[in-house]
Amino acid sequence: MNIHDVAKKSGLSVVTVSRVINNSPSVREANRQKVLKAMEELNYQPNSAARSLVRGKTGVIGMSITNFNDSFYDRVIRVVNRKLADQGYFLALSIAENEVEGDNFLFQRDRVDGIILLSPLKEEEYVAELKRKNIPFVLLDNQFHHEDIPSVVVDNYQGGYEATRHLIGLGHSQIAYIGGPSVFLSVAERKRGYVQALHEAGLTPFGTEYCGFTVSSGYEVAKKWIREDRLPTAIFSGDDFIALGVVQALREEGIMVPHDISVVGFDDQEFVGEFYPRLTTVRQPEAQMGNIGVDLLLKLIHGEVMPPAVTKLAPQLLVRESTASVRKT
Amino acid sequence: MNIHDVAKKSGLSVVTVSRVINNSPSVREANRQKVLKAMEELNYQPNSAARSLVRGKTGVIGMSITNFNDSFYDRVIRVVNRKLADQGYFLALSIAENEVEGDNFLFQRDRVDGIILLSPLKEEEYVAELKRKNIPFVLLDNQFHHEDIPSVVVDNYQGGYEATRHLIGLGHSQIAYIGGPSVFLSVAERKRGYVQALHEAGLTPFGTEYCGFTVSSGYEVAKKWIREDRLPTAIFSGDDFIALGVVQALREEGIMVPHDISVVGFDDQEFVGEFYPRLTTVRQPEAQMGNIGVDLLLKLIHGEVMPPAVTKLAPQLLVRESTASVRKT
DNA sequence: GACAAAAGTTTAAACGTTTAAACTTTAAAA
DNA sequence: TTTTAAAGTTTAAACGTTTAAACTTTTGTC
Repeated sequence: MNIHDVAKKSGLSVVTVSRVINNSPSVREANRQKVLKAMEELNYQPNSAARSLVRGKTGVIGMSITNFNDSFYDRVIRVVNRKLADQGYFLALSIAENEVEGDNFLFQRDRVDGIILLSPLKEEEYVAELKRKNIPFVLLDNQFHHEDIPSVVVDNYQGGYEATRHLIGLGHSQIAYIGGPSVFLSVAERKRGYVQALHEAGLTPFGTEYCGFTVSSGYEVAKKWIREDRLPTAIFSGDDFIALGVVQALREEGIMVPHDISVVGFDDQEFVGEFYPRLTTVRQPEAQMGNIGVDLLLKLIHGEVMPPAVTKLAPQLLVRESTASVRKT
Repeated sequence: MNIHDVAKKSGLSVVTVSRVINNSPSVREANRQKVLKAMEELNYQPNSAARSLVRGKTGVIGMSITNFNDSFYDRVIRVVNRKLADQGYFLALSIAENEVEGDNFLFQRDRVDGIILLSPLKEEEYVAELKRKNIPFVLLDNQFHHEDIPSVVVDNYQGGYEATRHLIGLGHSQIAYIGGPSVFLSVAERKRGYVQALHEAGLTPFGTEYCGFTVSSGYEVAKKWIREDRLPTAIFSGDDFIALGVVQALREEGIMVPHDISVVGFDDQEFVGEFYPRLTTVRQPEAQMGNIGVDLLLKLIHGEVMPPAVTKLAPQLLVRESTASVRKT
């Protein structure tokens, strides 16, 4: 059942039917009704492959994600989804995994009108490929420098700075930083903020450790410090999961947070704010990130030329229960 | 740049090029090489809209999800993604939200070859629509009865039964159940298992509460019980989030898990096993669920007729630290 | 070296839309 | 009324593939 059937049924030409489908104004009202009725009766829906073929547009925006069981990503994705829907686009999510070739599928000029890369796995590779294929795309929360591509990130420097200032304000002077993998720009930026805050206060960094963004690696780092009998009085974790692991390791040794040691996380994972000890953390502005990202992408798609730029958004420190004034010894 | 350009460049016809693209055997090896070379040089990729149009197949499987920041869903989705990729299909995820019409987009016969519904939001509505549109689909973790549609669920009855047996085995006799929203089949089934286990042991249910699948609602229920001074010695929560809320509420009142009260969860959320107290929980066989679901869907797509049936999978009890022998009073 | 069969290639039509250009009807103006 | 402009409709071509059927070349047999 196709547009010709509708034309036949309504006694008009396919072009008129097409006009009705596309809300063209140049259709006599009486005829519009006839067509609408015929479409209704036949339960007709235009074939999207045919449409895409002739128009060269799909109405689909692809988004490649690696991780979604994570509140930060969850929030960004939902905002993007909603905003795109408002603009008449459909968001097709693709899960990027090392072995799975899903993105090869998505990264085709004729399948999507544009692509959003959220913390992509093989960032450099993807960026090169999309450029080569001439597919409009934006980067969200990218981990490497791409000055020539519209990208939106949180100001990680500021996040690290504020988290550390908060600890200093509580009287801490022995503050350690545990970051994620050191290759990431975000990890380095958070550290830069941490160092700067300490510097301004005339303090020296207690030390930095790099590990994975997981509970278990935070756990390991804290255990190591305990073994070495070398503990700070406050820890800035570049990630909530790491922070949770740290808290767990300390607890197992009878070291209580925040009584003995203060801990700050990053990202405001869903229930770190609900579960003991409620974690002080740095929240990223996911809504802004998603909205700005979509705006940029749509502009790109509509051919607007923009000065390529990195948009940096301000993070927000959420003070909860895992940080307290330094204990007098 | 299209197939005609490749044909011209390689000195052969478009049909031959098409044959090469589709790995048809009836192409002389020398010509195949010519075509391959031309494709390579032109950086050619076949237009998928045109392909879909003529073949009536897209190679896309849609999956409607509501919630993904959840380990259970995460695991199922990843398995499905991998398995579909292995079979040459692309998984397009669509986030179903009340206001967002994404699924209307996905639910079109010419956009996808099939659909997987994972715990759909408006289950009845979706099922009716997909049936009407004659789109092959399967249900995963569905919450209502649909005997005539291929669906895969965990045996929730058994999950409730085993969790409760475990608590009984630890000497508990005052065991409460906190389920999710009572409309859900899964919630009722878990309760049925809970009641049956108690019954077999000659015990009477301590009581049942229904609430949302969230930390805060678990918290509320526990607080209410505390206010009423009416606490069981063990609690079976139909969800890990609820369990976490319960633990938190109890802790705030100085009631320790598992010392004073034992708690069992459901779903094995990512870090309930890493964070204190490591939660005893019921794990669903996500891998099986995803694999079987994909198998069923592909059979449906290939026109195989199957006796429509609900596949019930066995859950697995993971005993950790949140359950202990009942305290002698 | 002629002939048949097999292998490989091409022509032509189809998939279901949209769009520019041509045509026809209707409404307004003279 | 006729003329003209505006409004509405249709014809024809295009989008980039695949596929059946027709055709041509190659290979093998006698």
